[in-house]
Amino acid sequence: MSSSGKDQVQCDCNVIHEEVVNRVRDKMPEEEQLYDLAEFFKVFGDSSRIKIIWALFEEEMCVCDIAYLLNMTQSAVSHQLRVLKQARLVKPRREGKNMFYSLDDEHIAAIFKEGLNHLNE
Amino acid sequence: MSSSGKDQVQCDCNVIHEEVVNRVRDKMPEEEQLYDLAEFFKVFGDSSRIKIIWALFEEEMCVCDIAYLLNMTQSAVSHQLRVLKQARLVKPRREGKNMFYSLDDEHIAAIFKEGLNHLNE
DNA sequence: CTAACATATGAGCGCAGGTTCATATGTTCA
DNA sequence: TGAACATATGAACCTGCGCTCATATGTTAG
Repeated sequence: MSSSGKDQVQCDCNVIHEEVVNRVRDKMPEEEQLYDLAEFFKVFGDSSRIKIIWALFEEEMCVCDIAYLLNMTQSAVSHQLRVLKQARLVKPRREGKNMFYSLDDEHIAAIFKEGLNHLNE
Repeated sequence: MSSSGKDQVQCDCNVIHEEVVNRVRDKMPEEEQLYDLAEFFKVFGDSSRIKIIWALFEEEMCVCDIAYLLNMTQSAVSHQLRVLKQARLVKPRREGKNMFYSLDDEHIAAIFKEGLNHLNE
């Protein structure tokens, strides 16, 4: 939080490789941005959310249909949709008593594709 | 595990939207593949690992230099490198007493780029 | 071989997060 | 307005996981 790691030496390498470390440090993005990036990917790190997203790839669905499709509780689906909504990945649309959710991001497909490419190598 | 969710109706929507649900179900990938995808993204869902990966974008580094750069314990770095190695994202190279790690995947940059694009919208 | 260094690994701790349960909020219809 | 339906939400429980600590493994120099 306060320190950038420059103040403590753990072994002799740090002295030997000081130039390398400093060069890398200068090119690192802001701490906050890397944290946000991790938070973003954390959303994809749960199979329930992955399934919900994949279902919405096809078309928008209401909460209880998602629950029915994925064999989940309505409450669990609603909780996960909340997470996805906060990450600005899905958006809701009310139609009578139902809430229909659809994808709200064009990067997801590209990210999933790269992920699958990695897994299928 | 056994059920596909087809055997339980949670509300009237399921009957009304049965065609939609069935169509989406047919297009969903294997359960296992979606699980693996979540496991893969879970690796990116930690800021320590994100930082390590980003550092290795620049050039290969040895364990204690990474620890020094990121202000982490050698043990913590080693544990995280193990996770990254098991996900086939980094590969080790021994040079004397040091282990140098480098990125072992060409998809990471694309995935990070899309993630940042999403965050900066 | 031994000492010093660099890294890996297992056990244990503490916290974050996903699910369930109960209940609140919101909507439609009679 | 009240009842039934659809969704949202808060609390509690429990598991997973990232860290620390101690120690094992591996490498080099003398």
